Amino acid sequence: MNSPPPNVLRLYNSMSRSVEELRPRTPGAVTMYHCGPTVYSSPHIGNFRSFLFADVLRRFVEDRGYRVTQVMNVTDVGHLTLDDIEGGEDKMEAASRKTGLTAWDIAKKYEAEFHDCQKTLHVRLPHHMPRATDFIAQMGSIIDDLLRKGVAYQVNGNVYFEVAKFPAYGKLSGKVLDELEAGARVAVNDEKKDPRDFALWKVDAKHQMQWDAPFRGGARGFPGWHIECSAMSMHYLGPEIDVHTGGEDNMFPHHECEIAQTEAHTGKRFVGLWMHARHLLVDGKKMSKSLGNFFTVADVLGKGYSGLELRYALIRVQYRQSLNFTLSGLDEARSAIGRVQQCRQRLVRLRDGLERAGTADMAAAAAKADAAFTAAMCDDLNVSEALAAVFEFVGVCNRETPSVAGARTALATFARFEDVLGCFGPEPAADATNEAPAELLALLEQRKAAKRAKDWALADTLRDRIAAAGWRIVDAPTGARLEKA
RNA sequence: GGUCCCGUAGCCAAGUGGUUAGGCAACGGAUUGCAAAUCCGUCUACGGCGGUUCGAUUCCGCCCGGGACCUCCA
Repeated sequence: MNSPPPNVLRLYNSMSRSVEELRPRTPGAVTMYHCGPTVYSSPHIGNFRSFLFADVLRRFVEDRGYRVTQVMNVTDVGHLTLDDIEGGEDKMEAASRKTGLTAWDIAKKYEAEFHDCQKTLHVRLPHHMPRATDFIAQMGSIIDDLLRKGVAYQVNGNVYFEVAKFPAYGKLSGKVLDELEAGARVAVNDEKKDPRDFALWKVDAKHQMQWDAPFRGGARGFPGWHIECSAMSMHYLGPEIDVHTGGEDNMFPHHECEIAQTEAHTGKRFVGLWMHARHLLVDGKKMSKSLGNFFTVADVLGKGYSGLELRYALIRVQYRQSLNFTLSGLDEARSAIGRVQQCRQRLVRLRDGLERAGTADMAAAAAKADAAFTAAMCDDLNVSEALAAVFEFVGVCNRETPSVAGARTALATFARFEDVLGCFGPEPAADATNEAPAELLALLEQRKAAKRAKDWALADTLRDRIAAAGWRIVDAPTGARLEKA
């Protein structure tokens, strides 16, 4: 058995069910579309497992030298709930009813919250983040075309895609039409020719969000769930894109429907590589409000953890493995990040002449760490193994006394790891002492005096007071300095 | 019922037909006035039962346990 080359990016394609080399349609450039948030509630950590996976993918593809164009939609039209089929309301409408805000206000509010979370979690923003409601016209022209081609039909103003006209339906998810339990979880809809036909356009007078039909011969209503992604993807990236990602639950029916309507419309292969993130578990169970293990991003921040720590905890396991999220996992993340940053800070001190440099040029160790990191990430984004390479390098750096140039080399290596994973933070300052509040600096001086006088009790008291303020004293051979704890 | 994934040391989590992750925690030592940080060392595992093999945690079968999807869901 020959192993694949270590520096070729290989990703798991849900469509072929195998790991494939990334081969963009245009050499040197990669187009990516990500199914984004539905903005009717606060984003939770499960959502961000998926979005952070997309972010790490984008960062590593860029690291490999590709020019990436990334699109992530914002679904601000409500999705139908189960009982919607029988005349209930969708999620956006339900949120509206509960809060007294309009559906539009709800969407705006949670979209803003989503963007805040992206920032907090150090996400490199996608190039385009279009809203579904801004693409009604584009959805309309696709619906128009599908009606004209006879693969969609209209009943009482509702437009359905006729799945039977698209034989490849089910290929992505592996669902064989006959095996699907018709009506198992959805009330049978007599309008549909086939239970699996899905809505492209819906008519419901009770719905707050309404548009005049953007296609010929239609009635006032709102778009179905799937059509927005086809419209926005096509608008920004063309009829054929390289990579499309989403959570595992999107595979069926959402992506299956996207493929059907898009390919029926364009006659071309929609997506080269389908990628799906596994859902995370919380304390070993599926996250759900009824189990009390449901965390929004804000919940985690409210417990005193940083966005960086949450990011680390959410990306440290490869996207295709189920990740078990726990609060102690966040503590581990904090310690692990600290270990890396501590190491980087010493390197900065060596580089900047604040500590006596040694002779190690670090070149071989850095090259080895770089190669191991690259190989791990190329292997379908094996972040766990990539992190192992990072920490192995930390150990080497701590053991050696690098030269000034060696420190520079090592820092460049860490900068690259940070560029790809984004979970360690920026390069630390050599000495944060001067950034500390004046009163802490005064305490530090007092402690120095106490130590000179060998008044250990006073010295320890002062150290405790500084610690209580969130800083810690580092007694280095060159003198004491302050660091943020 | 159908389709699929997983079970690795105290915890999290890679990986492999025979040498060997990594992180966190714990313990011992070096260092330190005492700490913190750092270094050295200790703890060395692959759910169970069979099979294939010179050799299996790694391949095959069965069983047990956990989880996911089957039109709300990242």
